[in-house]
Amino acid sequence: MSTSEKSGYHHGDLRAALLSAAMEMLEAGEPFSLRAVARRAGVSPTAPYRHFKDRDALESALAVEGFRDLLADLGDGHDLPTSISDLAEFAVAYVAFALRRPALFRVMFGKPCDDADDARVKAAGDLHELLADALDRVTPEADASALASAGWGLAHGLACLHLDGKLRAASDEDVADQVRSAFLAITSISP
Amino acid sequence: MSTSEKSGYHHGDLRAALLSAAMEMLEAGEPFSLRAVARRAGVSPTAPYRHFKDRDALESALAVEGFRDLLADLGDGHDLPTSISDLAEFAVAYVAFALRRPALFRVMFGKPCDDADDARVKAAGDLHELLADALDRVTPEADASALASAGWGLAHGLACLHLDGKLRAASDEDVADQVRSAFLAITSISP
DNA sequence: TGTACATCAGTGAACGCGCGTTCACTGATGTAC
DNA sequence: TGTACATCAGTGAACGCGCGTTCACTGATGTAC
Repeated sequence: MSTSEKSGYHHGDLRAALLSAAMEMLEAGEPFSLRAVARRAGVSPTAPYRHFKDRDALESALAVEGFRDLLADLGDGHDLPTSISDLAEFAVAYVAFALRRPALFRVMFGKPCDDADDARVKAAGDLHELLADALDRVTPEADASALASAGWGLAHGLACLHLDGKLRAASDEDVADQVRSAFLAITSISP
Repeated sequence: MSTSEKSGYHHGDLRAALLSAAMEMLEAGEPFSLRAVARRAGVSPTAPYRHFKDRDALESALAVEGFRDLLADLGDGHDLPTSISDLAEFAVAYVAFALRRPALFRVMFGKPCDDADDARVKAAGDLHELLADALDRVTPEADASALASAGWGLAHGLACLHLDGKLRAASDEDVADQVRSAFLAITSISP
């Protein structure tokens, strides 16, 4: 919607069409491959190579889009967090994102991102920064970096465990409740 | 070493041989397939079907072994946990396991375990129980279930994030330090 | 305004690949008499 | 103790599959004169 609409090529903006076809397939839980994406976009199997170096490049682009959406989700609805329970809502939103778009979440996080110059690395870094800022705002006295890692880790771990069915839950609301409880429980241990 | 040595079949205990071949391949970071495992075990591509219903069954068996090893790792070295910092060492051991055996960790957690009667489900459940017991021992007044989820989630999330290179670390010791800091930071927020 | 040309997005056939799984088999082991 | 038979672990050829990627191409678009 925001990026590259400048086109008017042979088939319009094929790059965007491929990305949204791929995203639809992920959302539909269909297996993901370059060929399948091309098929769905109504284009020959080799057409994507005009826009993506290889399969990995497409996947990377999807991941970047995923990170952008996740950031938007976290920013959405709530104002800047000012309390622990605001932070708990971050975690709730994070887990909700993972459960709502599981395949995308796996693409974003499923494999090591080795390429140092990859846009994915930057996107993931943005996320970490957002969390660090938020935590710094709430508890400025603490070690912001350690806390940001902890908060991210907690949200991410709960997301993965729920995604993989390792923690049982009856409904989405149930998941949200569990996440909230977990977050509040661990932040209120008396040392 | 402990399970089924009773054999003396045609080729000795092929089931065990296949499992250990597969485990070696995971450990070596080699791509994993039924055929490749058979190849490595020096046996025809179809021989595994005498011992595993299909590829998924092999993977399941590996995951179960992984959970057993992880539980052993957590129990090892430390006595029963009695303090927050004992619990932090649980998290450190958990993350260390994930980094030491990344491919196995991904097999254990990478995909939903839908089969309700699967041995994997039981194995994962054992892990949750262990954590719940430990936390109950340390902070008996709190909501043990929520706390166990939180502790597991935190350890698991940090493991995944480190595994995927989303959190930078210079060395294994550095990772351990980060995990400890994160754990202690989040458990000592003043509400 | 009209023609000649370069560009480059998309085509379609073809490649080699390893995979999971089936099938009818063979041959060693263990059992019954 | 020796023979006849059933069992079943492991074989080897074959299946159909979809994949990622290459290649030489074609044909519409945009540009120069």
